Amino acid sequence: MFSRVKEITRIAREIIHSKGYQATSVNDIMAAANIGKGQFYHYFQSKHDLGLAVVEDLVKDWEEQLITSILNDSDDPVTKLNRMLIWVETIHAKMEIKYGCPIGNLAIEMSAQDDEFREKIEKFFNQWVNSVSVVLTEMIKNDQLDESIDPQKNAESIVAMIEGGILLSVSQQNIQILKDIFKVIKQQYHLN
Amino acid sequence: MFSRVKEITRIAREIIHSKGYQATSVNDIMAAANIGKGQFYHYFQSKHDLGLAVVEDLVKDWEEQLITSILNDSDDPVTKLNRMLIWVETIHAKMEIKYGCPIGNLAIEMSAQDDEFREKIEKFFNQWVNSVSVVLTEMIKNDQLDESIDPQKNAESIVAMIEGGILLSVSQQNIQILKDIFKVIKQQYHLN
Amino acid sequence: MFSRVKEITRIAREIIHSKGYQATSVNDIMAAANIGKGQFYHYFQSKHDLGLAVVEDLVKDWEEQLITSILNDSDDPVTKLNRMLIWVETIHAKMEIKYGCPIGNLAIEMSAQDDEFREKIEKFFNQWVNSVSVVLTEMIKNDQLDESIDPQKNAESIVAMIEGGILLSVSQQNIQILKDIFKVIKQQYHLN
Amino acid sequence: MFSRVKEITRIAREIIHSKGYQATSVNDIMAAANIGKGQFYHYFQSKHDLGLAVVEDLVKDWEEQLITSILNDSDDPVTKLNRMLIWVETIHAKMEIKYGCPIGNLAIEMSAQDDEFREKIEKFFNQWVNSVSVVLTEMIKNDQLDESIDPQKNAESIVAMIEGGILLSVSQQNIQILKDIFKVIKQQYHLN
DNA sequence: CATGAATGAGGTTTCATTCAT
DNA sequence: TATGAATGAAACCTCATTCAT
Repeated sequence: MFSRVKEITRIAREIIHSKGYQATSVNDIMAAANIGKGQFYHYFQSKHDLGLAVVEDLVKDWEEQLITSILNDSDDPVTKLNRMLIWVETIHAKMEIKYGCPIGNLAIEMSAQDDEFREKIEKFFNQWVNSVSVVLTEMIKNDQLDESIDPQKNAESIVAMIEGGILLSVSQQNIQILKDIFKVIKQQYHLN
Repeated sequence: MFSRVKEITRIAREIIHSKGYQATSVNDIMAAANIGKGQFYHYFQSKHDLGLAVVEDLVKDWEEQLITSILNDSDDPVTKLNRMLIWVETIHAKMEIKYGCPIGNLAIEMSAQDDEFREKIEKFFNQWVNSVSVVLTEMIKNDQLDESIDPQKNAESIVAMIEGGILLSVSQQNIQILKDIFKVIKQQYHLN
Repeated sequence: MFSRVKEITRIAREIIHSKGYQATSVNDIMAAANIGKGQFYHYFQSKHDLGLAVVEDLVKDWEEQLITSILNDSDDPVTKLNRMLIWVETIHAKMEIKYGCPIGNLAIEMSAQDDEFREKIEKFFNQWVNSVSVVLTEMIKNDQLDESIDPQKNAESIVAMIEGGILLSVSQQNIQILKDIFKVIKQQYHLN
Repeated sequence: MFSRVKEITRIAREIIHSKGYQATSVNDIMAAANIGKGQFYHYFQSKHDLGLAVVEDLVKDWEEQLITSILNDSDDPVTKLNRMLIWVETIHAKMEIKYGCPIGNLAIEMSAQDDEFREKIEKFFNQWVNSVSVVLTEMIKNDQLDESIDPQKNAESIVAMIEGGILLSVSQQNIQILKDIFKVIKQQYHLN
């Protein structure tokens, strides 16, 4: 089913999510994937190469799951935003918020160190913000939201609240704060 | 004058801010502080020890600058929130948003790996949230804010928006997105 | 041919014998074996790991040479004890008694510090004592030794005399004292 | 009462006994003696210097306690050898045989590495052997021992049995084996 | 495709000793 | 006498990567 490259990328994705990119060693990945040195360097040119593959894989998945399947769907905009919040909460509830947002973490760890990582991450966040912005615009058209609201800036705020909420939840190792913030989002944007 | 320990802590604070804790080597600090190996371990028991000292120093400073001097001040609540936003923006404008929030970064890098780091960081965020919560309560009392607003949850949201906004700005290496978010905060909480 | 692991173990065995375990650095072994840092840690998980491998190798060799080939042989018991003394003397004469007993040294250096070392060493000495005890029992059966002799306690004494004799010889850097003690053993147990 | 030098020497003596000379750091001693770097190097030229002081202190004590007060005493020779065995057993029973013979340990650790240590240790063992030899000669004169016994060689054997017995007891962390050996000594030399 | 031996720079830490005060 | 800052070599170990088979 999966190619070997995909398989290794997936395994690396989990480890990098839990330990960070720099703290993850090629050995960690080899051990988890049950492959030897030669194998690894056969499939990937370098650790950096693998790191980028992980980000791409992550971004591709989330584009499908979040952008395409939820935000760009033909649902009612309110439904779409609610589905987005549920999707985020489900992900983090599953792993008990312990390790935070896989992409947000890499954004912080790598943005200042490596432009290739940064650009891929930036692209994802841009898509996310833009899709939310479109949804907000729909809401305004539908009179579900006041037209004084700037869709772009408010989309940025919503994404920021989610990422910041995850950060705060991680620092408390408790998902409650993220749930609180979702309530505020729902109130502010009339999602109930 | 600074003590030598304080001096090294300050130097390490900058390096850790720009590279992260794990990617910062004791050698980096030695070189920047112009001290030898032995000297470093004369002042600090371990790199971990230094890391904690850096977090403490950071937290102490920000408690003074943000919590005590701004949020717990006797100013009008609207003024206080505005001063908070200016304070945040000034910090990040100075370093061109390149490296993100020194405490938020450590929250993400260290929370899942080390409880000692996590607790110190959690404590700071709790204070920040609580102080904002008190300010929002004042605003409600003053009829500057609708009483349907839950001060605690909205305080969490505001801090999350700031931290998330910094994250997004870092991923774009551009402070504009943080400024956009500040505009939304001002609109939502009537700070103009 | 030796495997590389075996080869390094042998080299380390000599160095550890002459300097002791703690005073032997991984660098010493690397230099003697002509390998790099990484290579050493490719073959051994840690210096401790290598130390245990050295003890095992040593014990295995001596079990074969002393326990199996000499003491558990089908010779006359007197012949076996004499062969044992010759075997011990030969080993120490070869290296001019300079460094003492490789196992006795580690017993003293490591027993109180590390249970893994201690247990392997204890097991060897137990086997040695037990084999000598069996030989003494044979002698009693053959009327070569008075039946008032307790085989176990006298076996312990004989091994103690040998190890203690090596210790005294080392402290004088002169094998004569060990030879003197062997004469006493021969007289006490009628080995002439 | 004690001079400072003596006090530090005593503290170091205990630590070196339990960890060995090489594994004992100057810091360990400073910490245990509650003194600073400067203090230490005021009283001792180097760690080596302290090590020699420890051996001297040890040897001086044991010369008094064992050689002078017991073996060179005017008691009956049988009594003197019995008192010697009791003295040895008492010392090791007190510390549950854990760390072995302070002098025997140093003999093994240092003899091949450092002639200054070696000579001091050799001198002590020589005195011990010679004193026992004199006692055995007395016994022969008193017809308490057969005149075919060579006093010098048998004295060496007795000391070897004691040191070797301690070694075996340490490797089992159990003093029983030393007690067994004492029974054999008593039987062989008619000390009951 | 695959193995794992080899490399060497660099990681954190400890050490004995010296020096300025 | 006494303090503790400073030094730098060397300790154990990990790492990403390359190479021979």
